[in-house]
Amino acid sequence: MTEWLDDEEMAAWRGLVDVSAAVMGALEAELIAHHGITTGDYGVLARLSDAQNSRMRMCDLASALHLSPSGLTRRLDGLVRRQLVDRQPSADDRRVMLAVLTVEGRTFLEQIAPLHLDGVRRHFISHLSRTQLRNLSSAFRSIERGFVSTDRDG
Amino acid sequence: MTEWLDDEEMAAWRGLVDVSAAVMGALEAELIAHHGITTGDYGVLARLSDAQNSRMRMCDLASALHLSPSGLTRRLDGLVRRQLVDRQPSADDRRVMLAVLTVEGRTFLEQIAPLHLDGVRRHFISHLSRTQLRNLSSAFRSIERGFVSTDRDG
DNA sequence: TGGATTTACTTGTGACCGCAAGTATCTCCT
DNA sequence: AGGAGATACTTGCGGTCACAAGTAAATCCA
Repeated sequence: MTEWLDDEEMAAWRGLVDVSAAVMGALEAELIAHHGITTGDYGVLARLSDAQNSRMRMCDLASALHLSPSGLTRRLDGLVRRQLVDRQPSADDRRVMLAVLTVEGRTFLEQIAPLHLDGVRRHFISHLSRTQLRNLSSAFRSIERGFVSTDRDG
Repeated sequence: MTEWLDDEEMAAWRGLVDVSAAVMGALEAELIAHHGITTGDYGVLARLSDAQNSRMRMCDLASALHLSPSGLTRRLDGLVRRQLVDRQPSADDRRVMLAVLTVEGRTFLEQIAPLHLDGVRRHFISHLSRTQLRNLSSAFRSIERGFVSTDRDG
């Protein structure tokens, strides 16, 4: 059916797997150690802070974070308990719950975001030249573009 | 402390996160749908088949797979129950358990490996030119090299 | 030699996540 | 209008994982 992967292909594939695991793992560990928050929770806060009015529909937030609906519900439970996020029913659509960043949530995020970004730099960006950075983005864009069209079958 | 990420940096970073999630997710889904096996289990079988005598010490296998010792113990439980892997105490060091690929395990792996590789091609490699592939590998190598030296502190 | 330390693995426990099912609401179609 | 189906969220449940503690064995060292 298919031939094996050659050296360059295998290096790229293993690189993706190992690098993403290593970088994400390091960021997760730092975030927990320094601020007692997981990257999952951080991701919620960061997304909400980028959103219009610091609020998003649960379903949009879930898909933005690669999370299942139930996963997001429970993740939000923790953030709500810590008063970093608020739940608000939507006026437009009463099925919808909005996740809203609280003032405390925004303050907290603003405190930790610089350290997180610093981690992204230290573990990822700082090891790449400008050219490598551009090449990487372009390669990722190619893959993402290919992904939507190859979603079912290829 | 740190300035924000510029567009190229952000594109590379989000690309890594999104592409690895999307590709791994697609491979996981295909492997489960077509062969009823998770990528975690597949990874164990694949590693063992590459190893000398189709066997590895638990601790080496765990670190190769980015898995904690307890995680590997339980993952192996399932594979042993399905007769794909065997546990053997090491003669050299009686603390050590060896995970050994069984004949059934090898047969099974040989059946599914082509499909898995096909998935890697379809979702990842096929979207990249040779040049992009080389650039990607080189970028990943840079990051991995930087990682060992920046392991603690930077 | 023999006790202290390190290493390898397993088990107890708790966190997280996805799927499936349940409820509420909206939308579409006749 | 109103019923069928789609959509949004939550809850029950099972699977997976990591951390901590426990056990066994090897290594170090005085």
